Amino acid sequence: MIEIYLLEQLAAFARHGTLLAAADELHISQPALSRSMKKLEEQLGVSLFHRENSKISLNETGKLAAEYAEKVLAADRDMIDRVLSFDRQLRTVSVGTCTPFPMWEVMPILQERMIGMAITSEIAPDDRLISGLKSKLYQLVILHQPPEDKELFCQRFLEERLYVTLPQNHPLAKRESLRFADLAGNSILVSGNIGFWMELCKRHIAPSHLLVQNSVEAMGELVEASSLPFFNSDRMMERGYDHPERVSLPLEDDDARAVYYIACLSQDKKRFGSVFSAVREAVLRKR
Amino acid sequence: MIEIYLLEQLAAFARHGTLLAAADELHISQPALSRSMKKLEEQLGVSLFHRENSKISLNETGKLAAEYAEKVLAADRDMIDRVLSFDRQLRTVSVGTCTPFPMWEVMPILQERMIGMAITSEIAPDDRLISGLKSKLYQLVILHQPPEDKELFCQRFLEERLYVTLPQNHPLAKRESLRFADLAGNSILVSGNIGFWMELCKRHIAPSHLLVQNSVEAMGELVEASSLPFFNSDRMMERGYDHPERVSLPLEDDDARAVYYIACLSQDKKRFGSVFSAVREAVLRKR
DNA sequence: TCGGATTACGTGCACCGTAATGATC
DNA sequence: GATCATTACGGTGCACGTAATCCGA
Repeated sequence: MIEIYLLEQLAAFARHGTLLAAADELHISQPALSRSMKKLEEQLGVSLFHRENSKISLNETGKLAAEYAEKVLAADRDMIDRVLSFDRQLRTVSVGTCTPFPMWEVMPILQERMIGMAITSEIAPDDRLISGLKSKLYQLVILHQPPEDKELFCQRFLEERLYVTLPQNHPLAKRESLRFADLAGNSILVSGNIGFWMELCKRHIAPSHLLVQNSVEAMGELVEASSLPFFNSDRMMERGYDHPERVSLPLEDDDARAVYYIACLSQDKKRFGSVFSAVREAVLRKR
Repeated sequence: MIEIYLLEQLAAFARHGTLLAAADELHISQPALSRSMKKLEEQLGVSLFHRENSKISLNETGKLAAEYAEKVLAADRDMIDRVLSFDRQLRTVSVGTCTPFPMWEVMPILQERMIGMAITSEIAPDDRLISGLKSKLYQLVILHQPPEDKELFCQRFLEERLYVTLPQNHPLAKRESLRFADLAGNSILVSGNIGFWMELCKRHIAPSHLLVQNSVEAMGELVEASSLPFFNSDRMMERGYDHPERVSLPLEDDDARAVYYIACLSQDKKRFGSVFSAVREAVLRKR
């Protein structure tokens, strides 16, 4: 069998056309490369080069060999990539969530209970979360509908309620609470990347009045600089996104209230047992 | 990059399940293999084995690695195969011929003019010969029809005429010559592997009367032991397949006479120049 | 006690770099 | 003389084998 380092050297020579340039790239001396190419020919038992005094170049066989050398090298690199990524997957908990807030609660729990594991999270719609769980793209998902699938283990998590934050002098600021319908005709700011909430907002607010801000900085500046109302939530406000100089009113519509569920594959229930019990405690603390 | 010898060792371990058995197959010692597997894990930076005292086995990552190792090894072997076979092709003149006789003339010419080259020959129908020439399966072909293709260089070669050899007491033995029609009702022997002649014989002789002998020995024995007529040719007889105690009569039908043509790709004309001139001389000598 | 893995240790080969040589422009 | 390949020579790392050790059936 031909060793990889010989094929790497052949491939480098094929790219550069001279032993000197290839040796330079490979960080070895020309003599070393010259010997390697001889060795390669010897091991294959065929001639790969035209040699005329101080000029060397690939012959037809050599060109073919270089072509196939690339394939072997690609296979070798592919093996390394696949093994490394598989191994990393084993050391990673991937969490899919329908909206960011529950992740804020889950992240510290995972960091504490899944020691040594990397944790990644991603926002996606509920259906993508469930299919991702089954295809093992995610090991845990946070939904806003309890799944009916028997292959999944599911546990109720926290609740969240949508608010609207308004300047104190806004016509609606005197109210106790609001409904989406009350907002008609008002432009209103909303953060991008809020998962399923975005779909909900789009259902209730006309597109021309819904000012989506994908950058957190832009959102912050607009809130400060303008007197526009913006969407908020009880959980956001808990986390410091309250604005004492403004008025925050809860939305009374049913679908402005979400209950979150955390789920895994039934086969992983044991693995995440301590996570689920920590989640239960967190729910009790919030009451 | 991971070297091939490490992947071979991993693959051998994956096949055998113990270091001892794998080391045995690889003709190395267990310690050497044990160290190699450690080295492999170290180079990849991941764990590939469950180790419990005097028991070692692949973990999930290891199984995946072994699977991909096989692919790399296959790519490596494939490279060697392709290069070797390409190289051998460069050192081989493949001749395709429509029937064996012309090859007898061409073979000594090629052996003399294409020094150091291996020579292979194969019998095939004219259309396959021409497509084989274009696909470089053959470098030279011998046809019995001059091709009209401009990409081919073609030169007239020898002629051959079909004969029938009969016992002296055969009813037809008194004739000066024959036509296929005269043979009606007679069983007649014919060698297999005579290329296009076989198609011709089948056109003129009823299947039940055409006794095809694929083995040269069987043909020889049947000729000796029976008084059956058999197909022969002027060129065969020149070569010692004459039977002095029997009568050989030429067939007068037009298609019992063949003119051979030798052809190559136009781009190869120079390469085979000396072969074509030797062929011209051979034709002149035969007149 | 045996099968099987690992550790310890010494050795030789194979690959490497430096220097010199050869060859062409 | 500059560029580039090859030959010569000496050094060293590393993969190997042998021997010893460890561990479980």
